[in-house]
Amino acid sequence: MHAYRTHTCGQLRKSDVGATVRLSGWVNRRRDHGGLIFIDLRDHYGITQCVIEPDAPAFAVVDQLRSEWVVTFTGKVVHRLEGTANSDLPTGDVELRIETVAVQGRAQELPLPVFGDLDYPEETRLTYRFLDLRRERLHKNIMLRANIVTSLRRRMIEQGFTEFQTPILTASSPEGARDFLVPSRRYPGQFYALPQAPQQFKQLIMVAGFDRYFQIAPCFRDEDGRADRSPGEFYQLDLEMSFVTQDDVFNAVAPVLAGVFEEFANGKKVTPADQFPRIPYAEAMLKYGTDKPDLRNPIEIVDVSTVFGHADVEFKAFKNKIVRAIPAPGAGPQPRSFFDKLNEWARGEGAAGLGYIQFEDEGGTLVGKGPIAKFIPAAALAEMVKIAGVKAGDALFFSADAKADRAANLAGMARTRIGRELNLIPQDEFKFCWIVDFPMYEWNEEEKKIDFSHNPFSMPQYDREKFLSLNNTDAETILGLKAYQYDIVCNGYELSSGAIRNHDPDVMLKAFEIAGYTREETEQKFAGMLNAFRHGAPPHGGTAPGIDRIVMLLAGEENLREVTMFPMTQQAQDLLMNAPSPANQKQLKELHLRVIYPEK
RNA sequence: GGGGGCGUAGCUCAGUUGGUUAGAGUGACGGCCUGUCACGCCGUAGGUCGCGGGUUCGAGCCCCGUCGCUCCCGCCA
Repeated sequence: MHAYRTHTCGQLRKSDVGATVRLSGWVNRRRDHGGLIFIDLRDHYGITQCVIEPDAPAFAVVDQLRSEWVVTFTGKVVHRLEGTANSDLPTGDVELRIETVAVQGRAQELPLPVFGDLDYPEETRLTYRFLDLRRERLHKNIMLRANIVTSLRRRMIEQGFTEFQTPILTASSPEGARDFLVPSRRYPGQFYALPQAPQQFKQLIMVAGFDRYFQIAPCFRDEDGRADRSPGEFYQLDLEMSFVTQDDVFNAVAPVLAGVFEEFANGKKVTPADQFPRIPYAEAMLKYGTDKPDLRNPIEIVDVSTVFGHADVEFKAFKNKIVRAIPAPGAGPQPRSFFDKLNEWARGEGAAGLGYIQFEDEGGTLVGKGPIAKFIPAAALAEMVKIAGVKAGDALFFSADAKADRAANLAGMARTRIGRELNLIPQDEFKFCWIVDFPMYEWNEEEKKIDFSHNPFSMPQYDREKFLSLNNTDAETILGLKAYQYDIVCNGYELSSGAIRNHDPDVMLKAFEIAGYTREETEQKFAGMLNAFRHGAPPHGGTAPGIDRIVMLLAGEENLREVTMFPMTQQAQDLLMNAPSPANQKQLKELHLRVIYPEK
């Protein structure tokens, strides 16, 4: 007989009755009846009830077992007594009658109970992650993650992609997030950088002629955490394809994502792969006030600036402003506090407030109510009703600002909030869309210069010769340029970002020049890539869905830590392994480093 | 870097207007119990109320500072 087990704890059935078996696992729970002890033994596969009576030789040892001790039981599988079967357990028809016991590992009193599904403080959960991972919720999530990754790999390989590894120690690249640096021992004062993404490598793989690449790629960015953004590191399904148009990338990626969602969504509705709406960036900003709209929310924002511009509309606060209206279907009868709360929230966000009109039916005509309704004559009101598509019983909120992006932004946040408050967001759906036609550049107000608004490696949607002859006095043209740059969004989360790449060295130099990099700087920073592009580069493009967020959505979690095996805190510390930690003098010396602590 | 929330027994929490010895459940320990599966019953131990300072006759509670976790803003090509 095997030293530890003949079966797992999820395996025994009626058909095993009579067999002598051996099980190993953790003591999930013990029920001591004095004359009779039940032990629920748990392993990765399940739970089996084990039982012992006082006259058994092993009784004295079993009597001492406590929660989370690791033990091996040997004994006979028996039917449970009439009426004592447990239909909640797959093994619930039988139990193991303990004949011998071996203690493999004792456990101290637990800082975090494994049994039960209460919530515990993050600090405890992270410090004792190995205990938390034993618990059902996390154990299940991590297995889900593994299965999703396996499915993604299979789907990619079936589509003719090949998985390649790329370096972890590489060079820092300009733009983007703060890098993690690794000091070089052999080259004093020089540093490797951990890749923010294998962006340049995957493009080089295309130049090298491998045609279709993918990788479950670790990415490192020294940025602060959020619920949907781990500090430090995360994983992407990184992919790149040669000789493709934007449509080819869409047709390759959508089935993988829709497929994996259908496979793991547990019956929730998923947008079919060939039906992801394509929403231009500008339209998304107008209708949803964000470039990552939650399409489950039926509310669509409209622009009503012109209505408030009419001479007979005397609401001064909205004059000469961009005014966006957010319809709130059915919100009309809500109590005053509903509107006050939203207004308060908007002020908290730095806005002047969130004006509103409630619509009521008065003898067959639609009339506006509320603090600002009296400033709007009937004709203007009717115009607004038509634009916004509201009816009696609805309300309309207003977000106004001199700057369009700020008005859009607040409207977007209000849309989300109103949708939630009014319960307009169905919970049993995954709604995908493509956001396309991102601007190539944006104006950096702080530094008064033109910046890349997204990935600097994207191909501009513009005639090559005209692009090369642009100069910085054409600011308006430049800021109006779109790129072959696209995102995949699902339920309000940005799942993926990608582009058709710029594989033309002259266009690339020009693109960086517009963003303020001299040709020399670009030549130096991207020597490898530019050099490669000068030796026969295929047109190529790709994208990189975030694995962590995909798993989070499919697990129904709202925090990445729930789907990450060993996460860091929001302050980027690993409480289990104690990272980061100081380097010793010898290490520092080898690396030619001296630490200068910040002044307090 | 900034703003909000939280911090009381191993764990989850309660704790009134500032008022005597800070409570409950659970876990731990001991006793009883032969069919439980959140077993039950009895008992015992367990507290730097995150930490430091202040106000007060008196602080878990009020004030100031600080630390930790978290959510958000900044940041995230």
